[in-house]
Amino acid sequence: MPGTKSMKTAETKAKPAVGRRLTQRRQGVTLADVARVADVSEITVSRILRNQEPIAEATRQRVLEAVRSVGYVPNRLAGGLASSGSKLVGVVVPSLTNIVFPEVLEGIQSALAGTGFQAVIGVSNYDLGLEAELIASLLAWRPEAMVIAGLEHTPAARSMLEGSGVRVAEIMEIDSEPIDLAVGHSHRQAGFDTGRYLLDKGYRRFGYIGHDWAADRRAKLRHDGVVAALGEQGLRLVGSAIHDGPSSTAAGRDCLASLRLAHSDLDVVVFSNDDMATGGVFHCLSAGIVPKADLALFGFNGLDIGQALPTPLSTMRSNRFLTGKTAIERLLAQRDRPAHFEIIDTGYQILPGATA
Amino acid sequence: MPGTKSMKTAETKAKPAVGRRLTQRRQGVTLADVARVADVSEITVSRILRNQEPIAEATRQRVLEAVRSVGYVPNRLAGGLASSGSKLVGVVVPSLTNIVFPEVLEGIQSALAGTGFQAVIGVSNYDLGLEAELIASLLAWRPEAMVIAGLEHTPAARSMLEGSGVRVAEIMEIDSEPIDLAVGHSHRQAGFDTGRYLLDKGYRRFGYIGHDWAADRRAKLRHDGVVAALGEQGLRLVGSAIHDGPSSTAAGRDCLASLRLAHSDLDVVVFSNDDMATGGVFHCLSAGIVPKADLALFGFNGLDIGQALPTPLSTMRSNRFLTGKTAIERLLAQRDRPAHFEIIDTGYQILPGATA
DNA sequence: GCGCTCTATGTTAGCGCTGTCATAAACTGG
DNA sequence: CCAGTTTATGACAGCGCTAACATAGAGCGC
Repeated sequence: MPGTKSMKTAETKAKPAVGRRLTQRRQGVTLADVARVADVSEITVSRILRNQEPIAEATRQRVLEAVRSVGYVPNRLAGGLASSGSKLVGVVVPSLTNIVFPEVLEGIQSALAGTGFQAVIGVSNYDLGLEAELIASLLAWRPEAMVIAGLEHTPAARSMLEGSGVRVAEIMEIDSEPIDLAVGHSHRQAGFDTGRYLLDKGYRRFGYIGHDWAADRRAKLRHDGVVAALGEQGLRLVGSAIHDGPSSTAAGRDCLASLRLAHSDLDVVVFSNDDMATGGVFHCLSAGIVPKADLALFGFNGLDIGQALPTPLSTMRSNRFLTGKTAIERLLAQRDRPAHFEIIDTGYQILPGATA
Repeated sequence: MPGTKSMKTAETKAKPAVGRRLTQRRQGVTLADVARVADVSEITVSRILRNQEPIAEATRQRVLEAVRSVGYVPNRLAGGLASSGSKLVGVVVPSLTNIVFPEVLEGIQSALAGTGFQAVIGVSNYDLGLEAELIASLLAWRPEAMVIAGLEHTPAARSMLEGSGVRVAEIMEIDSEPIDLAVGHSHRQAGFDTGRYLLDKGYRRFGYIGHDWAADRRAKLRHDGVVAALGEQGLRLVGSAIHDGPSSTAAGRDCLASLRLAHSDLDVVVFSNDDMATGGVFHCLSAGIVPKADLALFGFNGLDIGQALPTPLSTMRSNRFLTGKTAIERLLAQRDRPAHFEIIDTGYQILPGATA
């Protein structure tokens, strides 16, 4: 190790001592090394690596060869700092175990592919306080855009997002006003349409099976929509069962079993989502109940699993992949936050299925 | 736009104008601003924000108040560059639609929670070339550790990882030698154990239903293990069906239908995973086949959905969450790459279920 | 060849932090 | 009460890169 502290005399700075990559510390090869090997200046290497014009073809080849030979990997921390452009997108989702969120992430990744942008992902666990912390630490990376699931945040989170100046997409929900951009669909309207659809089919005795509303407020919105549709006809839910915890197939199965015990005269049950509804179908299969003929079942999301069931689930398809993809595309298309917020409805479609 | 080409006269260079932040970019509050408000030096603010001793309580309060009042958000790009420590972990998974990967990510996130580390995630789409590119761009963020699903990489990817000096965990597979750390279980052994388990139960006429091996080489390892177990008894697969594409419930259902057409005399079918096997159960339900009594079915992964079926799936549980969590814990516990690689077996357990 | 344009490359000055060492007070204790 | 410590804070020099401007040639019309 050169430069020990005991040296006092002589020129301690006898030249930057740029003797190639000697021991190649854990840190290592920098632009300067490449520049030296290719015998050009650093900025030329930088330009070539960023495909900036104009560059002579011969120089480009020489530099790229040098890059290869020294095994240079750019340092984006330095690059981002120097250019104040991180090529990073911050993403916050409440969970990864509910498959809809990975699907949104796939959409995000697909829109990011080839753009040079990278996603930094945080999982909030349906906890708005944690969400706020995540937002703070993601903003510390100076992302060029943020994507957050949901429209509900702590005041602190909201003001950080507003104050950051970066573009923000709030996704999967458009039932209230976003900071900047909302992409998704109305859950209340989806619930309402579900109710109308089932009423039109002649169902009158509605049951509802749901899961933790505190965590999943979009599920509550859908529930409220169903209730509103019933209300228009002077009807109400005959009975309901709420699972205290995240949605799951097992929870749906158990809830339907207990709801049927309490209310044997239901003619349709609306579930908070397809996971729960699939569990409902399983209960029917076990208990010898024929879906639709004996009891209609309706889900939400349009997951593959529901459509692969022996009796495909009647449900509503939401467009998760499209939502993620659209959010990123919009955000990257216009990098400055617009004067007024925008809402993009990615819609939903009823999948008739065979259970309602 | 200032500086049009038609300008020819006058001093275009009206002074270097190095005076302070001139046009004042969109960027904003820095440490210096906080320092000014709190009337301390920047380094003091920095120390307080990183909980570095020693700091007088009064100063701390004053500074934190200043931070709040100006709405300061640290710039981690600058911090990382200055300290050459990014507090970032790079993660590469092949997919997010197969629920096992989000589950691993949950494990990773859980181990990261509270450490100040952040995950940057890339999805390789089962493409090793893309994986190599992702690794390169993740390394550009100078992560302090990398987690990659699988042990198979392009030579370029492998040498980048080796050369980077950062710790690397290759997860979900331990069937060959890792670069640094492998966390997961042996898929070949799992397949072998599956075969033995079913042979012990008296099954002899084995069918196999799988999906795209080119993409999912772990599925192939399990298949090979099953075949090896059969081989020990002088047996072979009676028939098999391979779905050309990713695993899904629908594919499993269709494959079982066609496999049964070709081979009506099977007594057990091993599926490449639970998604496929769940589809198999659905086919049975539709076709009036009684699982186990008429035909045994066996999956892999131990997904919740399989256990919630009317006839819980006989399968093998792999510990995805634990795998992700363990990988991160190990990586963060020792930051220097050890001299020799290490392998941690997170194991698997047979879930007897009711289909075999 | 003279001015003029291009094209290709270089020089300089930071980006916003933190490591390192230096320094100023505030305490010891004999 | 003064050297010796401890505690609290600051000055300064980069980290590795890029924006902005500067410059050296090459090519060109006349």
